[in-house]
Parts: sequence; structure tokens; C-alpha cells
Amino acid sequence: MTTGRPREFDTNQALAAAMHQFWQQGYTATSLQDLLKAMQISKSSFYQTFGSKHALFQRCMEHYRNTLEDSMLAHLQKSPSARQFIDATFRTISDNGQDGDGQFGCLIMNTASEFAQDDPVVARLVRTGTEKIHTVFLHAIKRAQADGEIPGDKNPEALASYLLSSMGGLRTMAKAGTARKTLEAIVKITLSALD
Amino acid sequence: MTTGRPREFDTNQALAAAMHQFWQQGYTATSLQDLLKAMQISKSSFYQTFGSKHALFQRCMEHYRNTLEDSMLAHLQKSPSARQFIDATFRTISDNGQDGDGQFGCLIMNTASEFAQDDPVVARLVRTGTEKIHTVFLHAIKRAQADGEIPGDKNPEALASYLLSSMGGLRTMAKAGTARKTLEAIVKITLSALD
DNA sequence: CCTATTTTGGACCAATTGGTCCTTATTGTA
DNA sequence: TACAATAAGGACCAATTGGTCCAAAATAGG
Repeated sequence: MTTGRPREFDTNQALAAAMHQFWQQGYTATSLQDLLKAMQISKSSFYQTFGSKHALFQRCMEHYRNTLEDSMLAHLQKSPSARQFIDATFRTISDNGQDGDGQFGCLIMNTASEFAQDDPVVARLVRTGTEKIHTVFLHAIKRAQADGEIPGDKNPEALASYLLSSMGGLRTMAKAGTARKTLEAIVKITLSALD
Repeated sequence: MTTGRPREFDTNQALAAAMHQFWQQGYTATSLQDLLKAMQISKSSFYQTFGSKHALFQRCMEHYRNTLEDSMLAHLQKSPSARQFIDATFRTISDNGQDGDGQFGCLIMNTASEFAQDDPVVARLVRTGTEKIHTVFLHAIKRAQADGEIPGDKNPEALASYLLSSMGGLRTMAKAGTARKTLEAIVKITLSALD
């Protein structure tokens, strides 16, 4: 087994940087130059390690999806109640809407908006991404129903889709520059549908 | 007063075609070639009539905004009740989500997603666009409250923002390829917040 | 220390980007 | 019918696009 020259960058770190770039600017508006600067690697390293811009984007989508899912599941588990988890998830969006990563919307929703069904590979990534979030919401809703925090006669699947859709809308509103107070008002009404 | 050679195309028609193109593909992903093909005009006519891609995009945004506002107001006026107008607006989205113009989402929301706050000119167009829709919803809500179709104790401004956000989310979901039944379920829950 | 193996820097590439400009065509009016 | 005025066709442009390739550099195992 031979080894060769070791790489001078961390793959995961570069991937995270690329994800952030796509998250901010979208796929098309992000040029190779943008990526190289963000990832701090050379063009050679880029193509050798990630193959192409499109292939990298796929990995970024997966990375985003996994990160988001892990984060949500962690919050759900350490939350005192499932209902409180849902509330907190939406409040976090209205709180961090203007600054931090919040102002970039949701990468999955952004991608859905940018590509629609044009690219089948991307369309699948969007679908699996939304499904993951849907599943997390579904778990939370079912648990909240079992605990009597959400009326049991409501359809949990429908509620999960509703939360997913609402989350996408809310994040887009935040991206559009909506005032925090307005975002909070939207969240309040959105969550009232769970009562 | 001299006249000169008359143009061989209709400006409004070309504008509408361009709007449709931006609506489908977004600003960045739409090339000049795409526009010329869609508008059926030459490059010279393009630059002479519209100045630049960016300037044309601004006019398209305004055209979309006006068209949407007019359409909504017309529906609102001929609707038997304001509440029914709101319901019908959302049902139309879930019905036409997969085909027709529905599968392209909302141009204003798409633009918000694509540009965020990067371009101040575009950011303003997004803001005024959302404000217009907000205003229409606000009128409908106030009238529905006056007619006892929506509880009067609810804040109409907040409700209008909620509907705006929900509409954006719903259209993005439709763009992502969500099944019609799911869209209908989301609409049902969304509208239940008005009861 | 030498060599197989890998990474890196950067020159290079065809294609496409948005945009300019000059020429030719077509009109109404004087 | 000639002229002023505008429109259209298309050659041309520099800059950028994503991507390839080759030579130089750096490493671990023999």
C-alpha cells in the first residue's frame, strides 16, 4: 500500500464551506471562483476531490439535509415536550430571521425554488430532503398528540406537511427582509392551527 | 414630428414573454439567448427597447406584480364573499400546483429566494410586490371580519402576513412536486387558522 | 534514498456570458 | 420623391463560464 502526498485541506471543512456558499448564493449564481475562494482549495484539488460543480452540489445538499435532520432530532430529544420543540423550532426562525444563517432561507427550499423539476437529480434531492424534515415533524406531532398537547383527531401527516410548508414560507419571508415582529406574528398564527 | 420605421413586435407581448421566462427559470439561469427566443425579437431591438437584462427584469417584476394584483382584486370583487375569495385563492394554488403557471411558484417569492438582499433594487421590488399582495389580503380579511366570516378579535395585519407567508410556502411546495392531495391538506389546515 | 503515488499550481481551453456598434431596411412626412 | 427618424440584422467584443491537463512538489514504504 502506497500513500502519496497528503492533502493540505480537510474534506469535510471544504464541503461545509461549499454548502454555505450554495446556501447563500444558490447553485447557478455561485461560480467556480466563488467556491474555490470559500473552500480555500485549488482548482485541481477541487476537480480531483469533488468531480464537478454539480456533483459537489449534490454532496452539499446531502450534507445540509443530514445536518438539519441531526440538529432537529437533537433538539426534539432534549426538549421537555414535543409541542415545545415545534414551537421553539418556529420561534428560532423568527428570532434569527435577519442575522446568521437564517437570512439565507432553507437550502432545500431555495433549491426547489431554483430548479423546480428541471433537473431530475436535484428534484430527487429536494424530495428526500423535504421528506426527512417531514418525518421529524411527524414524530414530534405524534408524540405531542400522545401527550395531549395536540388534539388527537387531527391528521398527523397533514399537520406535518403543513408545518413543512409553513416553515418554507416563513424562511422565505425572512429572506425577503420581513420585520421580526411580523415574523413573530406569523409564527403565532401558524402554531395556533395546532390547537 | 417624424416617425421612422415601426417596430415589428408588440412591446407588451414581448414583456409578457420575458416575464414568463424569468418566472420559469429565474433571473440568473435565464440567458439573453433564452430571452430573445422567448420574446422573438433581435438583440438590437432588445437593447434598444429594454436597455439591459437587469432593466427588463425590473419591468417584468412590475408587470407580474400588477397582473397579480389586478387578478386578485378582480376575483375579490366578483366573489360572493371575502372569505370565499381567500379560500378560492388557496384552492386554486393546490389545484393548479402541478400544471400551468402554478408549477413555477410565485415570481416575487422566487426572486426573494434567488436574490435575498444582495441587490438593493431587486430587494425593493420584492418588498413592494409582497406589500401589494399583503394589502389585497388585508382588504379581504377586513371585509370578511365585517361580515362575520372571520372572528373580529383577530389582528387583520397579522392574518394578512400569515396568508402571504403561507401562500409562498404552498407555492414552493407545489414547485417541489408535492402531490395535489398533500397540497389540499395543507390548504385546509392553513385556512382553519382563520376560524 | 529512491520510487510509486498522490496533491497541487497554473497554463490552457472551447463555449457562453451580457453588451456594443455599424450597416441596412423600412417607414411617415415635408 | 427625398429625407429624417427609427428598427432590425448581425458582426464583433472582452470577460467569465465550467472544465482539462501537465509538470512540479510532497509524502510513505521498500
